[in-house]
Amino acid sequence: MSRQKEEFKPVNEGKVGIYVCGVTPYNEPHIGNARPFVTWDTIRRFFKKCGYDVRYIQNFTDVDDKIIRASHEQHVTWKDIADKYIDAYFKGMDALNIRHADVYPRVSETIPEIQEMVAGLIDKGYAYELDGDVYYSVEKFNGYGKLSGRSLDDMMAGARVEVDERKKNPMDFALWKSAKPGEPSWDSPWGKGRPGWHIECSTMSLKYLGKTFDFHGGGSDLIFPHHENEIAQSQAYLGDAHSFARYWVHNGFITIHEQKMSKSLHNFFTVNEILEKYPGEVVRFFILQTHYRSPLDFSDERLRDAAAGLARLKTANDNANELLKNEGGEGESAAELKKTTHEAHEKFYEAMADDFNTALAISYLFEAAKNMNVYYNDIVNKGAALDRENLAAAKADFDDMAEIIGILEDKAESGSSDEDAKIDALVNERLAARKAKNWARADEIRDMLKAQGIVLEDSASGTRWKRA
RNA sequence: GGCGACAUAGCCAAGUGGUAAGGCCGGGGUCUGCAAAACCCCUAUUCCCCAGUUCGACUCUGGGUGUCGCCUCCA
Repeated sequence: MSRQKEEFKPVNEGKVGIYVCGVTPYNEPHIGNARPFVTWDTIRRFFKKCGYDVRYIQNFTDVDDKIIRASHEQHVTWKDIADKYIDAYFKGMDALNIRHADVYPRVSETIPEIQEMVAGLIDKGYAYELDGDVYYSVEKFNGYGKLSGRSLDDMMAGARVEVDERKKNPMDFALWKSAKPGEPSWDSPWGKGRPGWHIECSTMSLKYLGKTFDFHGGGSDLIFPHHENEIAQSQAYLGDAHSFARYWVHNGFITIHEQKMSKSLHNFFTVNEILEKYPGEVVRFFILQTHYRSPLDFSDERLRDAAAGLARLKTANDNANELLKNEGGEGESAAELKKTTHEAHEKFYEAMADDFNTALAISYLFEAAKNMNVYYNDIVNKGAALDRENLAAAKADFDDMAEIIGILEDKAESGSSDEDAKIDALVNERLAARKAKNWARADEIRDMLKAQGIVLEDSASGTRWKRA
């Protein structure tokens, strides 16, 4: 609220309440929409690791002009549209390894509470009715503009919106809209109608998180007017200037050629489109390599760069897992590895604690990966016995960091075991050929597998393969 | 027009009043039958420009330039 970084003090000791503005499901989510959800999923994982009891709420605005328009165009109900794109939302977000919220409230399921709040605002004199519409009177709320750093006078000076002359102030916004034919509507004290855009978040956060909660998030484009209006509604309704969200986290935009990706500019890639070309893990990693507040320019080239970096982390992960399959013994000590990895782990947590600096945090993941690789080479090349206990400790720290970033989680490998068996057979045949120094045959097999997207890696302890 | 953010190597990107993390790409090397992977070394005397504050600024202040965003639906 101060528009600066602040130290975090939870409303309730040991607990964190988070409300993030979700999507309006009227078409496919694009990668820019997904950024806040990746960010918040990571923040949420971090708080959990720090021992907080996290409650995460994310709404679906399923009653909205754009949904209604889409339903008319496609000759289906508004509910069909909402359900369809909520499914699309989950499909994309699941691929990005985003854990589900504790509750996904929908506007259509929160109508009574919304009406209660609207009525309360009228009672308190903050809102007025006009022919079945209800407007919020911004002049009545003297903190208006605090979040976005602008005053009503500034806004008046710069106003370039057509004004509904009936409103008391041009900036007044709708809490309740009277129904037009063919629109979803609910009975209310002001006649048939539906909620305005901002009221649902005020109502839902109150319903699921209480009067005051810790974090509120969303894209920067929601700061004004959406979040400004939420504050006005909630604080006026509760009669408490300290209620509602304590800390605000707003994501920078994802851009294309330095231009904001947006549905109205039609310069977007949907999440599901991108997932056809890159694994969700890569997309997630790409997003987290930049601080959440900074703009992030999207391009194939940058996604490829991210993929290359992630591949190195993956190799380190695989290397360590491979070693850990073996028995321990008297050998190359991993005490130093355990120590440096633990230090990296601590710095990782410090970085996350300082405004969720995932970009800095990831650098420590690379540091840990490098150290594990050095140890791996020592063991594999020298054939020394393994200090399993210390390696396992280092790997546990590494895994902990990777889990917060949300990458390298073991998933069932794609590809049938049948196919795997064939590959194994070829690899073994090649191994025999190499023993016999039949390099021609060995290389032939390697090339053949490469054509199938299988990459071989030889080491002193054998050959392993992976899908490129 | 009003309000605001940002400007760091070939690309991406952290960062601090005391002398520039990390990633990608590129070059050289170690290992390897050759590869691949991994590791090692090299790659910004410098952080948009100009003034100022300071023992000292990329980091603070003022001015300029540029880019982007919000003010209308938008994550």
